[in-house]
Amino acid sequence: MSITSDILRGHTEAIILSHLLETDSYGYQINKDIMKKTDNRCELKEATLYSAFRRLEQAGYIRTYWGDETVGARRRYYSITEEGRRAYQVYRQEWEEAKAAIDQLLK
Amino acid sequence: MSITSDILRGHTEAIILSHLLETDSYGYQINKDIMKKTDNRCELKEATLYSAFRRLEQAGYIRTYWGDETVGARRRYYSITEEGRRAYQVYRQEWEEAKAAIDQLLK
DNA sequence: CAATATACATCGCCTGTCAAGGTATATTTT
DNA sequence: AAAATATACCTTGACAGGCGATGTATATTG
Repeated sequence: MSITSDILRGHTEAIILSHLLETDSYGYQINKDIMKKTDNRCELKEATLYSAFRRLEQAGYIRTYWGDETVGARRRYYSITEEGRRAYQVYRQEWEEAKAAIDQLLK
Repeated sequence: MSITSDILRGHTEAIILSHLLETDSYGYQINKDIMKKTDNRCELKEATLYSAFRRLEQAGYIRTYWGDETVGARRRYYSITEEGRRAYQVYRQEWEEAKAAIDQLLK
């Protein structure tokens, strides 16, 4: 069973930031990695992913640059900023609290 | 810090069903109880709550009846159905899976 | 007697998701 | 060589859930 978008909603940005904490990456790859990490249970649809990138960039949480691929399709890489790292910590904290609260409510 | 509605989204119906598993209740009370259970960290706004009630009723997960208050404002009570109990179990299962997946992604 | 609490309900906006569509390059299959 | 698939990017418009604002009515409290 895969996780509904309504449940994932609100975590999209944190998920992306978390991934960029490890290494710079690009859309297609991030998408694949997220699916792999969760045995295909989580999938961020492309449109969702790209609109999240826009928001994150607008917020100053990520920066973007074009890769220097000589073969294959061009890649737009994303890298997390200092502000992004701080924002991630807040997301993490929020997740811990939300988890506890929902656990409490669904007991 | 209170939990954002985007994180709560997708759990609203499960939270309500969970509450009705304990006892029949009415909107205002359910709202208060949810806040109390989570030290005011989760609040379902009235409009959110009532629209969730509509969906749950439509889905056949809850039934509704008017209380027989002789004093005070009238109360519309909600009670969970057998189908609702089954739906709740599915929500619970989904929550466990989502929790694991998000934990994995935010590691 | 004004304010606050209890209790229900609706309207319309906002925001994140995503189906559908598009572009371009490289590889694999038929 | 042509078709199919995979890699990689992006946009548009519709949809659904949350919720601010607003309205109704009754009871209590200062």
